[in-house]
This record gives sequence, C-alpha cells and structure tokens, in this order.
Amino acid sequence: MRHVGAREDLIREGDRPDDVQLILEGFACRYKVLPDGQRQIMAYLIPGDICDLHVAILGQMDHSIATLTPCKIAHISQAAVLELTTKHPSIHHALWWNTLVDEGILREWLVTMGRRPADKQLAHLFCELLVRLQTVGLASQNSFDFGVTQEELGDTLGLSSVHVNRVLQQLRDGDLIVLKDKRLTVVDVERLKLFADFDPLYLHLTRRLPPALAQGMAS
Amino acid sequence: MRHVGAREDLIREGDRPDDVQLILEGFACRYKVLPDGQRQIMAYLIPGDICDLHVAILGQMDHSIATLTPCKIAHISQAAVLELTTKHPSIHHALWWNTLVDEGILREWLVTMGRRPADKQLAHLFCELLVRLQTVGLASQNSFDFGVTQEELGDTLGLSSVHVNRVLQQLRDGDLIVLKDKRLTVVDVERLKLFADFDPLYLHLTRRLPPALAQGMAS
DNA sequence: CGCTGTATTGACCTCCTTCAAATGCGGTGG
DNA sequence: CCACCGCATTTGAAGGAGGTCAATACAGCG
Repeated sequence: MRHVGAREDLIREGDRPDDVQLILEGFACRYKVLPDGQRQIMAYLIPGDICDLHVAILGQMDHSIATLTPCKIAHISQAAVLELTTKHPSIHHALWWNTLVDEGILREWLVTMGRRPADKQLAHLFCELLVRLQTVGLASQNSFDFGVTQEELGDTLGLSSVHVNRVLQQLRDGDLIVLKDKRLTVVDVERLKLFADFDPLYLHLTRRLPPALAQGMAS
Repeated sequence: MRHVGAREDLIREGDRPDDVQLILEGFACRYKVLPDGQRQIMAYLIPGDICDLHVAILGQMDHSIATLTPCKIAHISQAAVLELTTKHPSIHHALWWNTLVDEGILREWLVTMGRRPADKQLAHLFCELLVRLQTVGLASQNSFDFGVTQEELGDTLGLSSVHVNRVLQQLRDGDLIVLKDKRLTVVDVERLKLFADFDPLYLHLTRRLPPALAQGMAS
C-alpha cells in the first residue's frame, strides 16, 4: 500500500514486476509513447481497477501506466494472484470477466476515435466515466471530480490540446456540460448520452467485479 | 462446422448464442455500426481465432462479427467451453492469455488510430497481419493472401476508402509494398517495420495459443 | 509577488473527407 | 467470344475538421 503523486509512472513498458497493483484512490491511465514523443492514452483506471494483471499471465508489460491524479495503490504479490486464480475458480472467472469488459471498452474507444467527431468523442468519454464512476460510488447522478488536463484529454482521444479546449467550449456553450474547478457536471445526462450516441451495453454493468472483492485480494 | 460466404454476419450485437465459433479458414472482423451508418472494424479474426468467447462469460455480444472473405467455421457448444475451462485449468489459462493478447492488439490499434498518419497506419496494420499470419502458417516470409477491400481497410483505420486508395499508391510508389490480385507482398520487411514503427512486443508471440489446441476444442 | 503550468485565443496550414465521375475487371448470359 | 453488369479501384476538385505555432491570460503556489 502506498501513495503516489500525480503524473508518475506506476509501471513501464518492458517491466517484469513480481506483483500486481490495484488502484484504491485516484485516476491512472495506460499509455504508450511513440518515437517522436507523441503519447496515446489507451485506458483510464479508476478505483477498484487492477493495473497490470497482464504481467501475471503474459510476463511482460507491453505498455506503461501512470497516475493522472494523486493515487493510493495496493500491491498484491503475483504468487498470491496465481494462488487465488488456481484455487478459486470463481475469482479466476471474475478476473477473466473483468478483462473482457476492459476489452469491450477498448473496442468502444476504437469506434470513438475512428468514427466520431471531436465533440462526440469528448461527450462519449464523459458519459462512460460518469457511469463507471457511479458504479464505484465516485459520481453523483450527474457529476464527478475530474482533475484531468486538456492535454491529457487530447492524448486520450488523439486530438491536440488546443482543439480539446475549443470543443470543450462548444459543449459548454451547448449547455451539455459544466467543467470547472476540476469537477465535471453533466447538465442533462439523457441529452448528453443522446448527443454522444452512448449505449452502456459495452460496459456489461450487470455483473461487474465487486470492488470489495478486488480490495479483498489486497489482504 | 460450416462454410460461409464473404461479407456475411457470423453473430450480431445483442445476440446470446449458446455456442462459440472458431475460424478455421478465411478472414473475419469484429465491427460496430453507428446510427448514421458509419462502420468501425475493431479486430481482424484469422484462422485459429475464437470469435465470441465473450458470450460464454459476458452473456451478450456488445458488437457484431462478419466474414471478410469466405470462411470455414467450427461451432463449439458453450457447455463444452465451460466444461473445458473448469476442468482444465491449463486451457482456461490459455484462453485468458489469448484474451490478453487481443487486448494488447486493441491498445496498439488505438495508438495507430490516435497518433499515426494514414500511411503509417496502413504500414503498421500490414506488419501486424504479416506476423500474425506467419504464426499460423498462412504467410510466407514477406507476403500473404489479402482479399480485403479498400473500403474495409478504411473502416478499419477510420479513413475514407478514397484516402486509403491514395495512400496505398504512396506505399507502392515508395516501394514498400506490392498489393495486387488479392495478395500483399512486403518488398522489404525491415524497412516497412521501421517505417511503421512496428514493435511486435504487443503480440506476445512467445506463447501464442497453439492453433492445434484451439482446433482440438472443436472436436 | 514572481513562477510555473494550464487554459484560451488567433492565424494559418494540411491531412483527410466528400462528391462525382471515370476506369477497370471478373463473372454471366447470350 | 462478346456484351453487359456489378463491384472495386482510381482520379479530380473543392471543402472542412483538426493541427501547429505563438502569443496571451489566468490560477495556484511557494
């Protein structure tokens, strides 16, 4: 268990750690950096998410993970993970299930990046975060703390920070969102979902891995 | 076991089938269609790949799968999958491993779509397919059959078919590839990899699920 | 109160899209 | 063997979404 500041690497591409990390508080992200210095963020990790289960199976990280905000992190030894997964099929199943949901999110992000204009990209991302954060009790009906930079939003959606800025203004002007003091408020959730063409099916909310179970693994 | 023509759906978003499909021959793809009719392809499925293992775990498809070329498909009952995974931890592990590799591919695609220009997008995709097809014996040192349409390539990379066409010509002019008669030949593999900034780490080739094992499941 | 990092704005540019037409080509029926 | 059809590829011209560069404003903080 440890505290980490914002914008610090939790694990880097190529690493072969012998433990697995679990986010208890704060936001983190998976990312890769290209030779020319461009960065692409490929996932947001929120409390309850396991960072690098891959390592226990694949042996080596094929991407890096960094905090976006200050975080509280739990460490679980890989041996413990292996024991849990081999001795408790239900946990193995739950973790696999979790992996499949992550895959679903990645696919939806691909749709977003490939086929949605910038304003809907942002809107869609906000819808997803609202729903995901609600399931772990970190969002109200229509708002949540969101200390992510416009630069980081750009790296997430494949946009420049300048363009993110302009599009955010559009969304504000259209009365879709309020983003102020590191808090995002959705003015009318249904309207934003409609605008973003957001269908939560891909999150498979009905059977999410209970954060309690995940946290239980830490002990 | 059945034969399917090109451009036919194998399974659709929302379906809850009670079997799982395995590609024995041909190419297929995962895709979603937006309300405005735009399509995004999110994965290529090649022989040895399991289409919709998700269903056995998540219960419902959150995307569709269609053939790109004529295919030979094997069906495996979900009951058989569940029995295999519960009774044979090694198979469970192998399938999970497979899922994680698919996730790695999705992340790399996200990088491609977000941060690479069109010419490198195509080059990177070709590198990936070359390597993946080599591992299942369907590509020579530098070429493979590739009956995918420019329109479909566009839907894969988030580009218009017109632009795909022009960029393909650039790649041909640059002597990087030859794409003719539904066969893709890479003129100089190392040069293309360099151009595309292709690093196969994300494919985790060292431990791929042996196609033989996958096919064994069909019986 | 100055420093540092983020947000904002403006001007210009370009990669990629859209629309529309033309070309090529494998199959099919006569 | 040829005419014709449907589909994919190719080409051209014009437009737009988003990028780059650079300056400015702003906010938190030591």
